[in-house]
Amino acid sequence: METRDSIIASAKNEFARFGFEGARVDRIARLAKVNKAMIYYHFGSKKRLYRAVIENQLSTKADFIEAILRQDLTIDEFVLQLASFYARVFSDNEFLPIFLRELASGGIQVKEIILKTISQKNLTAKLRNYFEAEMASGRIRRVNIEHAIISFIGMNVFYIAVASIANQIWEIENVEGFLSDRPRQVADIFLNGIKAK
Amino acid sequence: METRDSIIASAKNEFARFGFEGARVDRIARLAKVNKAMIYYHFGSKKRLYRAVIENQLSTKADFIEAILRQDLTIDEFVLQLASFYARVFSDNEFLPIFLRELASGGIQVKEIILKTISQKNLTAKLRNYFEAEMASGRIRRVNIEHAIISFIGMNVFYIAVASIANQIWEIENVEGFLSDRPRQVADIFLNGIKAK
Amino acid sequence: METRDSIIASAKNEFARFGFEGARVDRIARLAKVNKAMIYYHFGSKKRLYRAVIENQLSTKADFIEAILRQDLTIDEFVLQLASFYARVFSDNEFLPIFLRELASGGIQVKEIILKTISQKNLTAKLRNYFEAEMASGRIRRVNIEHAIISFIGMNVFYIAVASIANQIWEIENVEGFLSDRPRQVADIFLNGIKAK
Amino acid sequence: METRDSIIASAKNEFARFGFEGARVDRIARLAKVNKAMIYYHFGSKKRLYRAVIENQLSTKADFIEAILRQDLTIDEFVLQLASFYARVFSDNEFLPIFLRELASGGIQVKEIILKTISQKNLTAKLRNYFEAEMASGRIRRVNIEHAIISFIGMNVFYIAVASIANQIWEIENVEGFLSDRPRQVADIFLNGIKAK
DNA sequence: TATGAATGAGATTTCATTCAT
DNA sequence: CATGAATGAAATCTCATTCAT
Repeated sequence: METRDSIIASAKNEFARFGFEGARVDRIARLAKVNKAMIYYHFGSKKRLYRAVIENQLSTKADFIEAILRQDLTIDEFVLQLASFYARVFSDNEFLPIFLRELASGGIQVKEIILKTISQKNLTAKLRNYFEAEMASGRIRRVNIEHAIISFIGMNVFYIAVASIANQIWEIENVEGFLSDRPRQVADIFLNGIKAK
Repeated sequence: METRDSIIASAKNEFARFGFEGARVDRIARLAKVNKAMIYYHFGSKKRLYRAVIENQLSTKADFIEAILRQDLTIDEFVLQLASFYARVFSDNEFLPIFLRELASGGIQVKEIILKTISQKNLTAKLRNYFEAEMASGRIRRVNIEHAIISFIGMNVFYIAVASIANQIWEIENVEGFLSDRPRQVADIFLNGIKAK
Repeated sequence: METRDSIIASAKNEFARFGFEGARVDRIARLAKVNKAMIYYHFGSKKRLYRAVIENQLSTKADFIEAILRQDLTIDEFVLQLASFYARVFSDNEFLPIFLRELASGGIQVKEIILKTISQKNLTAKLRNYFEAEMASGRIRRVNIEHAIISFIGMNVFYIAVASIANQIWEIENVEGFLSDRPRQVADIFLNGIKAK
Repeated sequence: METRDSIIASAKNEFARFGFEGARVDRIARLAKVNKAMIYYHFGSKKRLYRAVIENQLSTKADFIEAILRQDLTIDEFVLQLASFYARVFSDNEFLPIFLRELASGGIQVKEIILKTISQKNLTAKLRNYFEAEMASGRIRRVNIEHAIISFIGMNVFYIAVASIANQIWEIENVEGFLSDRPRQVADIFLNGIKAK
């Protein structure tokens, strides 16, 4: 399993830097210190290697949200934890570019896998239920749940994706600080946005 | 100039669908109904053609925000117009994937151009001033402006980027309706999030 | 058309010597004094080049039989001419091995093309008619036409195919002489075999 | 010995279907349910495995003709038995393609082995003697023995080799019947062709 | 004997770019 | 400006063979 793992790691790096089309099997092999033919022995094709990388990526991420949902948190804690979760996931230097490029090309690979894992764990329903309960209790306003959640995720993910541009536009100098501040800042606006007055 | 434009249009389509590395000069030529050598005659290289496409894209977009800022709108109107603007810009089927891939690969091409146009029109300062005036007037809470604006843009752009996945996850059937609803929904949460109570 | 033809000629030689699987595109290019990529420019793939070679081969051959059938010959002359025809066709040093290997692998490529040309010229019916007229006239016995014709072709082609083995087994020293004698010898036995006594 | 035999059997199948160059050692191993390295352990190389297959093939065939020659048959019986023999030998679905391809490539492998077995049993002389005796007795015409015998074998073998094409050209529907008829039909024409009138 | 993994050379195919006309 | 053909470098993939266990 050592060779396989080393190939996956190198491939992840290569795909992250150059995208699927730009990635070179030669380079992956060299980086993994492995004979090029081994890649085909283990994965069959560049495409299948790519899929393996993506599966390997996503399989680890989905557990987190579930863990958060199981914790029975107040809405404030819940939203903050979710924000931190997204920050962490998308700050992965190799995952983000792969994900962005997947989006760019319709994301058929990623989509399938994401849908599978999400439906397996029934995450959609659990999230919906959580928010509905909060609305029923009157702690938050009646808002459209889908729009709200998508907005929330967008607030979190977007900055990470465009950080290099945004930092320059807004002359953000303490990038580290800005980034670590972000979950709290996002949670602040979002919670204010949905809470009953 | 007809040939040049036809090449640019075809190239935009090709780069949008396949990315820079995946794009094929042959295909661009065929789509543009132009001899392949003509592309080199007019643009010199694939890379330079790509840059031409990107410049052609961005040059048109920046004027809009300025126009909004000039209008002297209430915060509610302002935020809604901004949301609509982003929705329109990123709903361009060809611009979005190019933009996403640029982000994925560090986006040096796009970044430069964006920064230039934004600083030319001094958009950052104008936006900041607008929000500061609103805070000074007490109409909105004291929030971190950078975080707020970035969050706001993220709310808008994110859904468009992930629409195909999100629609399935959240079982959104009336996609058209959801999309046209979105600016209002985003504005609602965001305004509530920043307004003073 | 010069490049194309030169590729076809070299390819014919290569396929004859090594078979489809054993043939090397590199070698064909070198022999044709052509850049390897040109082969793909003109033919698309090794397989398609192979088909082009076969079509090129067969297209010239079918005309001959028709010509013989048009001549209104006596059965003796007719059979002799046919024998000579087959001798000539299969003595092509490059065609024979290609044909044999096609047979070996089910001959799907060749089969299609042969059937097309034969049915186009309606050769089957013409041959059948010729033999039936001869039987009706009483000049030849009532034999099964299909079996007879297939036998006749076999007598002719077989020797050419196995010449190198047969010559050694039967200690044939004057190979040239044996070969040029053959049509007459074959015709002799065949005619005796089918003629009325 | 079980492994060896299983490899030979699978290899025969593979070589028959794809030829030497087209055959894949991997596939042979898989078909034989044997580890690929075992093939090298037992046979040393693909080439040597191929030779083993061919020897295995030919060793069984030569005995038959001898048996026929020993039987002291009339010319009618003799020719019919020979025809049936050839029909049987070349109807081997795996032997025929291998043989055809050997012919196509000069057949050095097969040639050697055939010559050895034929000369060992002195078959040539025995056949020649048989026909000469028949001619001396006046039962058959004075014909060139080599040409006659080669023609006869050709009549038999040819149809089997080209059956798939011939059946379509001649619209033979009852293929089984045609094939089982063939020895008699061939013998009929051949005997008539050589017999004295 | 037997296995799964590894290797190196080479095969087919692709593609940005250029040339001759 | 325009074209069809050409080029060279490199990309993906294959495969006979060997190795370590």
